[in-house]
Amino acid sequence: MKILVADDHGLLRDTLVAFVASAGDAETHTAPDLNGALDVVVDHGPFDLVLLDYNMPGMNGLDGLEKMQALEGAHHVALLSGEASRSVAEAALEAGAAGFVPKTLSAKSLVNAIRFMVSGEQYVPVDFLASGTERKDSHPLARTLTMREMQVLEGLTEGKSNKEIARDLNLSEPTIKLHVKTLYRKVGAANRTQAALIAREQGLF
Amino acid sequence: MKILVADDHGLLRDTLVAFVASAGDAETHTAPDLNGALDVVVDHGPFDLVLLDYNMPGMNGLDGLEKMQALEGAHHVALLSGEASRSVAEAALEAGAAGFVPKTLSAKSLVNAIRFMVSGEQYVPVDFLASGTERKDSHPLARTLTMREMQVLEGLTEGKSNKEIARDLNLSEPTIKLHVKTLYRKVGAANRTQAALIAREQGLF
DNA sequence: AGCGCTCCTATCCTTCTGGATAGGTCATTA
DNA sequence: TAATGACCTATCCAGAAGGATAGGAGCGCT
Repeated sequence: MKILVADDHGLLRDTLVAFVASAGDAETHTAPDLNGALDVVVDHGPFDLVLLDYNMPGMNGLDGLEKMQALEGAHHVALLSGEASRSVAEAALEAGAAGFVPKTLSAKSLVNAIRFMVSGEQYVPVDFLASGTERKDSHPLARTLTMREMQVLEGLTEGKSNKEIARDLNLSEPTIKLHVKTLYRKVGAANRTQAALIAREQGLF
Repeated sequence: MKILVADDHGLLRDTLVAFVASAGDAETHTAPDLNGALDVVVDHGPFDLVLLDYNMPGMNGLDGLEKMQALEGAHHVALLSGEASRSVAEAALEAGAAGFVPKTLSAKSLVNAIRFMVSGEQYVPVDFLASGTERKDSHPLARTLTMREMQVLEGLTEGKSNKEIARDLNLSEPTIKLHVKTLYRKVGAANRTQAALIAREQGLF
């Protein structure tokens, strides 16, 4: 079994490799970014499984996934991600990814997932599908916000004015201002710029 | 040597513990969030070193660091972070953190850093301090901005008002407004929120 | 029915933003 | 010396943002 772990966090890379190695008969390679990963596959391939960090230099969303899949030496390609975004996971699986692995997973479960994916199955953690209706439930910040407030916050993270957000959501401007205000209290922001930055830092949108 | 690793990414937690355990004589505990970490320290303390993930539920910026430092059982508290933000690192160290550990660090370096911090030193990766002054010269966006505009832009990325920025830089508010306006033209922003988001996306500050 | 919650709308008012314009210093350079 | 460019200050003004407050519709729960 030959797998490649590509992640810009050396800490995760090194420890993960050590763990996988101690857990079974795997030959493991690593890379710190997408280009490095592509090179490794070309030079040392083929690999049974390639794990790509979603937030790694060069990835550019799902572009990186597709580039890797285009190579001969990558039999199965899965995504690894820090924040559990349901929409990204769905898009990845639809694009033919072997799986979507949130970093909140335990190391033991990951080893099982790796075996699963190497044998050709598609892996998604169960509590991911179960949350079906609300993809953002998993997020600490998102839990305290109502649906409308989330929609307004999304507008803020795009640098829109209250008027623009009102138009987008088919609401009146005063309504948006209300949501904006209550939303500030909940996330601890003093103005719209801080709210947008906080949302981005938390990995929302 | 007794250390606590608090991170919401089970994957990192598990593998890191396994690695540290295999590398030396450390007793390691873990927690998935800040409250869990506080409980562990109270119940199983004291710890020689506590590693807190900056983007973990309950952290709320540096509040979590201070809460942990307030406990008797946490001798040294360090921050662990995925994105290497210089300003956060500085603020953390100023608040008395034992260190700032980016996840891009290698596992081997981390083990060394842990020993270093346990013996009472403050740890920061070297390429972190060096990058401060020069990093911004090389940046595409930064080249077109004057020094003042950069300082003002930095204020924007912290969600400050013009008045606050003026106070920080010992300038008058109208002057800030001028820089803000010209800065919008240069980076292609329609308002301060967009300017802040663009700067962050470009990796500035 | 009554209660509590979320959501939508509205008005009043103060402060902040953003744009336009104008005039000043200072250092560098032709 | 004159010109240029970066930087600081200022005033005017329209519009946006933000806070306070209040009322009403819809929904689930007791």
